[in-house]
Parts: sequence; C-alpha cells; structure tokens
Amino acid sequence: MSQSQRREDLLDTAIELFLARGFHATGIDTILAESGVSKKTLYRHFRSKEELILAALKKYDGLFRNGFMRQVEERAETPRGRLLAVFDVAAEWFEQNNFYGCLFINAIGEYAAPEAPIRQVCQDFKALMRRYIEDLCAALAAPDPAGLADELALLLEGAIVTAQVSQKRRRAAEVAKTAAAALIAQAMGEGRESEGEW
Amino acid sequence: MSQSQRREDLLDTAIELFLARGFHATGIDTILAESGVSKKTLYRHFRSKEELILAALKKYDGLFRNGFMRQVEERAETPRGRLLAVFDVAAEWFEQNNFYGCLFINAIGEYAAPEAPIRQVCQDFKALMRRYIEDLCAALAAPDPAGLADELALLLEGAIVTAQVSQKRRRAAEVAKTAAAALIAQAMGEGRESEGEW
DNA sequence: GAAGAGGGAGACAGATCTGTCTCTCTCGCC
DNA sequence: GGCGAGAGAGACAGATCTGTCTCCCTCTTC
Repeated sequence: MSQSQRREDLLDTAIELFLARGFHATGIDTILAESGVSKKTLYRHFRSKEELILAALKKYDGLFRNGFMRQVEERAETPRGRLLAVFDVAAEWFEQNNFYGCLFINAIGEYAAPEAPIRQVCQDFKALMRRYIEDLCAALAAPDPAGLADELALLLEGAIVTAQVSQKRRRAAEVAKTAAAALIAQAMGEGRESEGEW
Repeated sequence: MSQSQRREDLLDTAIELFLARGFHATGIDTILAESGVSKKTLYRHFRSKEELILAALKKYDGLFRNGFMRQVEERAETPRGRLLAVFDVAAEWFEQNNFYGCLFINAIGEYAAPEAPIRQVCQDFKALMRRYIEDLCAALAAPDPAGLADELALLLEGAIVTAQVSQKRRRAAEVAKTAAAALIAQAMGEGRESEGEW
C-alpha cells in the first residue's frame, strides 16, 4: 500500500468517526484501529491530532462540495431548477443512515475559540457553498443575487440543523424547498398567481 | 451559602463553559475551580458529568426560552410584529460577545448517538421554540400555522448557525428577518404590492 | 459551649489520551 | 540475494479526566 493511500485511509476513517462521535470523543487510537494504520505512520503524515483534524476537514470540504454540486447539476438544467434541486439533494443526504449533521458546524461547536484555525476552514466551506448558490441566483438573473443567495443559504443551514436534531429529516428539506420556491418567486417579482409554475 | 445556591452556581458555570469550550473539552475540575464549589459537593448533587450536562441543558432551556419570549413580547404587540421581533431578539443575542451558537446544537454535535438522553433534551427545546412560533402564526390567523412556523423556525435555525460560523452576525439575523417577512406575506395571501406595509 | 452536618481542599486510583520510541517484519530495488 | 526505507505492533511517558475518599474547617443548632 502506498504512502498516499494510507494518508487517505486515515482521513476517510477520521471523517467517519468525527462525524459519528465528534472530535474530542474520537481518540487517535480509535482512528488507527479502524483504519489499520500504525501510530508511527499517522505522526509522519500529521504533526498532531489538530493537523489531522484540519486535513480531514479540508478533504471533506472537497468531497462534499464536489458531490453536492454534481448531484444538483445532474438533477436539473435551469438555474431555478438547480436552486430547488439543492434541497432535493439535501433531502437525500439527510436520509442517509450515517447522517450526523454538518461536520463543519459540529467542529465549530467543539472549537469555538475565535483564533482556532479550524474556524477558518469552516468559514471557507460555508462561503463556498453560499457562493455556489449565489452563482445560480446570478444565472437566474435575479435582481439581487447576493441577497437571494443569503436567504436560500440560511434555509439550507436551517434544514441541515433541523434534520440533525429532529427525527423527521425529509420534512426539514421539504419545508426548506417550499420556502425557497416562495422566496425565489418573490425575488423574481412574481406575484402569488404564478406560484407553482416552475 | 445554601445547598441549592451551590447547585445553581455549578449549573451557571457549567453552562458558560460548555458554551465557550464545548462539553468534552470542559473538565469537571475547570467547572469546580470557576464556580468555587468542591468536587464533593458536585458529586452529591449529580451522579456523573453526564447528569450535570443534562441538568445544565435543562436549566439553560428554561432560562433561554423564558428570556427570549419575554423580549419578543416586550418588543411588539401584534402577532406579526412578534414574529418579526423574533429576529430582532436573535440579532441582539448574536451580537453578545459571548455568543457561541446554540448550546443544544453544539450538544448534539458532541453526543450524536441516537440513544443519548442529551438528544431528547435538545429535541424538546427545539420543539418548544417551534411551538412558540406556531402559536404566533395561529394568532396571526395564518391559513397554515404549522407550515408557516416550520419555515420560520428553519430561518431562525439557519440564522443561528450562520451567525455562529461567520463574522457578520447581525447580517444573518437581518437576512432571516427579511425572508421571514416575505414568507409571512406570502402565507397570508398578500401580493408583493403590499410588501413593507407592516 | 458542644456536637454534628456541610463543605473546601486535595490526595488518590484507574482509565484514557496524545505523542515518542523501539523492535521487528516486509517489500521494492539494485 | 542483499539492503534500506516503510510500516505494524505496541511499550512507554506524561498529561488529563472522572469519580472516590480522607482530612479538616466552619457554621448552625440546641
């Protein structure tokens, strides 16, 4: 097995465990046992647990956004269709049996210190997701793409958290989608008579 | 100092530390040092750290909802005014320098196991907050109070999380308020021409 | 004033966690 | 075939955490 393969194994296992158990509650030894990598190898790739966490968050960032955007684009062609598809993709995500909410939100909860480098990674992730939504809003030719994107991003965040806390996960995504459709219609200057025409 | 006073001191200190540092990262010893209570006393009131966490969450639940609702009701009289005031109160909360997001969301992130009793407390809190919003929607005579409340609750959750991650905290509340106004108007069957009339 | 409960300080045990180090084996390469 | 780097297994040190226990002081109550 190659060096880089072990690194990825470590990160994949770490992501899974951090999601399911949290960061402080996941010991290095558990990650090692689960991934089959030795402690020596871990500490060659990462100087400390914090570095491993940062690397895991960065890897998850790439994997998640990539998968998310790809699924959105597979589901719809038009900007409006894609903005709404965001919530369908979210619904599927929520329904996975290993859904534990947003890894970045969970990370911020455990590393709240303002100077923590982990915060930066989380902020970047949220900014990139919001940026993706804003690009779709711009493609839709919304009068205020940034403002609409802020609102839709808020709905998405709310759906993620609500799905994490409550049992009715699919419902959270459906509510968000309904609200998103209304906000989009309102932003596009459509009266309520045109509701449901998409 | 009375027995019950020490109990409250413990819980207050625990809440503060759990908010600022997280649950696993806050050791019993830190809570004791900060509160000036002895270990013996702590373990007389609570059988374990988990029991202390549960009690702290329950106390915070009461304090938070009480304060939140009181502030909302001080700010507006009408149901619609109060629904919007929810986001003004949230804005003030976000801007406190010791704002660390929602304690319950943070707790779920650290105790994700489905059987964890902590989950139940968090679910109850969210359900009660949503219920409060639904009551306001019902008082507004919205056609579908439950549906509107779901949407508004989602916006509030989204604002909390966004304020926690990003730096522009007040903005998160303002965006949520704008979106909430639009969703309320839409739910009440008002066209966009009546926008801003509240 | 005496007695007894309450509570502070902290020692202590046992578990667990991070990070280092040694020993050994294996595998690729010349 | 031999050699050296890579990697597994795990011992180990030092810190830290939870939970128990002892010792002693203080405060209330009679």
